[in-house]
Amino acid sequence: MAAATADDLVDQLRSRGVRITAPRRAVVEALVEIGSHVTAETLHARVQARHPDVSHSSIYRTLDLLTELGIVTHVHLGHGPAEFHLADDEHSHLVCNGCGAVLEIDCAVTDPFARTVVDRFGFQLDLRHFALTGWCRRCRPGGGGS
Amino acid sequence: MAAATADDLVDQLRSRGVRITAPRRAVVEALVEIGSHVTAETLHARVQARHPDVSHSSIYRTLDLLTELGIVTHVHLGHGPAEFHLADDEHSHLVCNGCGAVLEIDCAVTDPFARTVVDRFGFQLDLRHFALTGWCRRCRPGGGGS
DNA sequence: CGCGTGTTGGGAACAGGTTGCAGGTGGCTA
DNA sequence: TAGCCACCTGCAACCTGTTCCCAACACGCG
Repeated sequence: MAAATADDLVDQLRSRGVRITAPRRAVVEALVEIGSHVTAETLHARVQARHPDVSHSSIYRTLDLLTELGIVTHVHLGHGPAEFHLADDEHSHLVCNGCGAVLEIDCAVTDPFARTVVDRFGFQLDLRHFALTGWCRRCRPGGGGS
Repeated sequence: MAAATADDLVDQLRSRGVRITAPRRAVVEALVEIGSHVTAETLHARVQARHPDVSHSSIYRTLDLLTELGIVTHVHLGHGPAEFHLADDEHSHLVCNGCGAVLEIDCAVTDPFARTVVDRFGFQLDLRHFALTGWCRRCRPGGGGS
C-alpha cells in the first residue's frame, strides 16, 4: 500500500526525474517519520537536527515541489501556520477555537454535505485544505464549560 | 432588523461606554457604507479618503474593539487577508481556489451538516469564520472550464 | 474649562512565507 | 572515472498582514 517508506518516495521522485539532494531526502525522511501534520518550522527543526545546513527556503521549496507532485499536501488549521503531511490520507479536520484540539473526520461524514453543495451551487468543496473550526465538547458554550 | 446606520452604531458604542473618536466613527461609517466584506487594508484606504490621518493601527484596534463588542466579525476567505463585516448577517462562504470567486451560502444549507457533526463528534461547527474552499462550476476539474 | 485616562499616529517588530542571486552539486554522458 | 551544466542550495533581503510600543493628544466627566 501507499504508506510509503522514505526510500520508496525517494525512488518515486527519482523516477519522475527529480534530482535527489540531501535536503530533499531529509525532508522526505522527516515527513515519513513524523507521519502526521507538521508545520514548516517544526519540520525545519527536525531536518536540521541531522542536517544543520538545510535552510528554511529549502524546506519550503521542497514542500512546494512535493506538493506539485501530489506527494504532500498542507492544511490550514485555523490561524496558525500551514501544516504539511503526506498525501496518502484523506480526511478533514475539526479545530477547536477554544483549546486548539484537532479532530480528524473521515470523508464519509462530509460527503453528503459536499454532494448537497455541488448539487445546489455547482461548487465542488475541498474540505481537506482548510480545517473546519468551531468548539469541541468541552469548550462549547453551554456545552459543559464554565 | 439590525441593518443599523452608522449613527445607530455610534450611539450603541457610546451607550456601552466606548469613547467616540474620529477614527472609530470613520471605521463604523465605512463599514456601514461598504455593507459587505472588506479587508483591513481596503477599509483603511476608504477611511483615509476622508480622514487621511487615520493610521492602520487604529483600523486594526477599532476592528478588534468592534469584534469584542460583537458588532463586527471577520472571515478568512482562503489564503489572503481576513475580511471584516458587520455581524448582522449570518452566512458561510464558498471560495473558488481557481478564480477566487466568492459565493455566499445560507446557514440553512450548512445546518444539517453541522447537526451531523455535533451529534457524532460533540463538535459545534462555526462555518462562518473560515470560508469553505473548493472549485466553482467553471474552474472545477472536468467541470467545463478550459 | 481643566484634567485624567483612554486613544492615537507612526514606525518598528513580528510571523509566516517567498524570492534573487552567486556558488555548489547531482547525475547524464563519454 | 571525469567533465559538464542545468538545477539546486544557502543566505539574506523582501513581502504581506498584523501587533506592539510610546509619546503626544483629545474625549467627556465634573
